[in-house]
Amino acid sequence: MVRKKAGPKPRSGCPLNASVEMLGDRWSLLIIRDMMLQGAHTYKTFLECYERIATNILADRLRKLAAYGIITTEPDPSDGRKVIYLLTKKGIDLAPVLTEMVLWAAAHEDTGNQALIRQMRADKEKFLAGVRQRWAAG
Amino acid sequence: MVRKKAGPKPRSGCPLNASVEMLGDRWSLLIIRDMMLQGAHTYKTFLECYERIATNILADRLRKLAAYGIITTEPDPSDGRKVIYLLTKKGIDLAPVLTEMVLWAAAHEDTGNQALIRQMRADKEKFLAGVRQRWAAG
DNA sequence: CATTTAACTTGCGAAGTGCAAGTAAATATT
DNA sequence: AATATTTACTTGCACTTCGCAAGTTAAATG
Repeated sequence: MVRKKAGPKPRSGCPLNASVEMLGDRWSLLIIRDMMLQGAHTYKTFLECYERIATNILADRLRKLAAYGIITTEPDPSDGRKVIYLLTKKGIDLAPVLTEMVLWAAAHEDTGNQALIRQMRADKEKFLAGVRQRWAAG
Repeated sequence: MVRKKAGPKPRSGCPLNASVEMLGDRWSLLIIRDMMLQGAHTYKTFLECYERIATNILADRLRKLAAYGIITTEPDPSDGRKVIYLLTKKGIDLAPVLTEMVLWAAAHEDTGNQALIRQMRADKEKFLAGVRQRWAAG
């Protein structure tokens, strides 16, 4: 007896729907955060930064983020084993989203890195400019 | 043969980690969006608004959002069958996060409701004030 | 009193997640 | 040159969560 195949149906056009489709999971935003705040560029550094993401999940999320145009990959010219992951413009543009989420959590939960929080809160625009500049350089 | 129980480990203290724990799934932010933008208050309206969320998932997410203090529930005084769901202060404070996510998607994807997007972009603060005021009223 | 409505729960197959182990290719070491 | 190590993955499997259809319960409505 054949059952109808399960899976989410497209509901595009609704605001926020696209964002949640791309980022609405446990890891995607954390990977982007690592790139923005820790400057993580390689598979290995992603694994070390959170030390909890499973290798298969990380590979899957990196693939999906690349497919969505949020990151790109290129081979490391100085080490043929390495792949370098970079934020695209679309990825860099997530900085305000990240910032608001971090500030929201900081206001309502116990979070670490109070120095960063203070900096973000004190001058949101300056913080965003820093991220953009750091990534414009490559 | 007993295997160690699977499941995510706590990694608190990392910025964004708490946010992703509470909101990093397919539905939580959409439910909050419905409350903010459509003024959804009841189980039934949530089901109608997206018409795709499964009833068990909706019940689960509403429970979790309440546990996180993002929403509260109260019985409808005029109809004993109904439960009214309301945003708490913590929930209302998610408005800037929602706004940035919506604007990000609008800038990089095809999304509907361009009127809303324009309003959000033109005067972010005014839009946020509107949400806050609408919910302050109850 | 029977029906409808609202807010769920239950059951089950399918999809996703986490962990441990393995693999292939490039680099480093001896 | 042979061996070991590093990097970026893949594979297999148990367990969990998800999506859908079909109940269930309590309150309102006719």
